[in-house]
Amino acid sequence: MSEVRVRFAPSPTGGLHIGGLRTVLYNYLFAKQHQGTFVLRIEDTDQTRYVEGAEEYIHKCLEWCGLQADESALQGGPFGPYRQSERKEMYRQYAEQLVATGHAYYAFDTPEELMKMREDFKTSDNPSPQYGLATRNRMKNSLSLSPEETKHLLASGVAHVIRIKMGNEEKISFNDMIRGEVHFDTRLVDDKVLLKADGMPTYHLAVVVDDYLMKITHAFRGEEWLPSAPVHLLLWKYLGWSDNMPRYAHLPLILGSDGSKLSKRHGSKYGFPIFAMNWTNPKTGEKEAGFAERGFLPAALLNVLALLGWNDGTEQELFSLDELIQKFDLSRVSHSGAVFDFEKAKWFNHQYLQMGSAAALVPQVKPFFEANGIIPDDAYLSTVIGLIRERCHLLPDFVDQGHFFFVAPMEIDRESLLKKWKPEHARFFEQLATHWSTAENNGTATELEQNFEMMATEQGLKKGELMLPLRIMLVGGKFGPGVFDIVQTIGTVEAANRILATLKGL
RNA sequence: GCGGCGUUGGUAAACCGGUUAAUACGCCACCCUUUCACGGUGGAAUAACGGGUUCGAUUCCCGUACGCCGUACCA
Repeated sequence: MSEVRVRFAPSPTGGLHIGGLRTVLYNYLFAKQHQGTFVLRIEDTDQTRYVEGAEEYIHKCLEWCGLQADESALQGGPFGPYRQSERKEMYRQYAEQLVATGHAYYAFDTPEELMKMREDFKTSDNPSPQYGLATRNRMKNSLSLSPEETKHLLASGVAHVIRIKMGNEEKISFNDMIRGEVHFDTRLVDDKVLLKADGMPTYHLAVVVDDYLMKITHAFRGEEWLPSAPVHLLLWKYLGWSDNMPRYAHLPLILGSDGSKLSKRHGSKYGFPIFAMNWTNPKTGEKEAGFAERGFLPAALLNVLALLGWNDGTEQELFSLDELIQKFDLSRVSHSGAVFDFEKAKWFNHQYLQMGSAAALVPQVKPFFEANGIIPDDAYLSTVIGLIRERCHLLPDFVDQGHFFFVAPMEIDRESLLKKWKPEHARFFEQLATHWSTAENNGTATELEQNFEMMATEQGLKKGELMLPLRIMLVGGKFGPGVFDIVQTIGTVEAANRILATLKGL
């Protein structure tokens, strides 16, 4: 029995979206469940698409949500390097080996010639002709050229690629861990480029070689890879590594509200973030919003993602990471794509905001106050959090719901106040303010409330008709926790000041 | 076009041949609360279509339709 080894293999071309994050999660859960190893491999074989900072960004995201890799370019490991660009020299020999065994060939076609071929062979019946069984003999490659010509071209250093020669085995199949048996007709698959003219491997070669060299036992990837699975299957076979081939699991896609695959580009079109963390494209300067900055707790986001495509068959919806590790089961992963529901995600975050102590939330909440120019005291913030957490869904909600605990409201809802206002209220509130302006009169919420009610009765007023005006004077509007909890928290002196200030402006 | 994969309320989904087809989010109403929330109760809302197989299909099989993904010297 061999050790379980899985890998997440992103290309550093942009932000990490929630589809990728979920792939990370499933990898992680599976690895931990089997006491295995989670490898992070950077697939940066396309030098033209390299984006500055993207790799660091990916690490930052994994760190934020606590899904650290066991082996990666950052921390190293026994199977490094973990960046494909640094493994460049390893790939050529395998490509050459495939040529030598007749499973691949050199192709000298220029990009222009390829374009011309696609143009020439294009028909309404076949809008995208392939470089493959039907066309390879009419192209410029070591199959159509004489050995001498090929040798000559190679010797003269003409740019060339190596392509896989798809076989005639017709049917090929494999057992996907999620979908079961999947069949392909190899004659319908094109001769994919394995080694590019710049000497870099394409994804197809690199993924197979590296999965082999890194002893990957289970390969999880998005469903968009299913159509190229036959190429990979054949590569494993042609390279003579069939016995070591990992088990594949093609994950269902996460869809946008329009039902199509989440695009790295149009993040903003959904009206909610699709990236784990804020991402700015260094080339274009375009900014994309992230879940972290939007105010999600990592545990909540992970929970959402875990359930998008998987459930344990019970009605349980809230799972800790440890529980997920224990209960995650690939055979219960659904086969169809799932639309991401931001409202439901907010609900999950709300649930997580209610868990644990208020004090534990302080480090999460504090930065959002600071961003609004409020530097809160930890202990005070903690009691505020306890008072308002149940009406918060996202972290910034704490500022909306709690700013008045720190600063007097800039504006008050006069309309609502006046609606409940009677001339005799003024005298009452003046008296109340005088009473409260002494710190000694502070007390618990219940004490304050009893006292308040007494004063009201003395003046022939009902407590009820005074509550809303008082609230509005203290917080500025019709929202917030119990009025006397607020008074107790901000103190009677501050409350008195706010009453007086409002009275003055009435 | 071809290939692959899908199709249970608006969304996520349970059920793996026999159910009044769960549940959660969202939505609506009511209760609680002289605020806003939380909570509680109730409600509207679903098996794409057509054939089989079967005593019996949402469940199994085959078509059709629709959707998505792929069809690059991108991953």
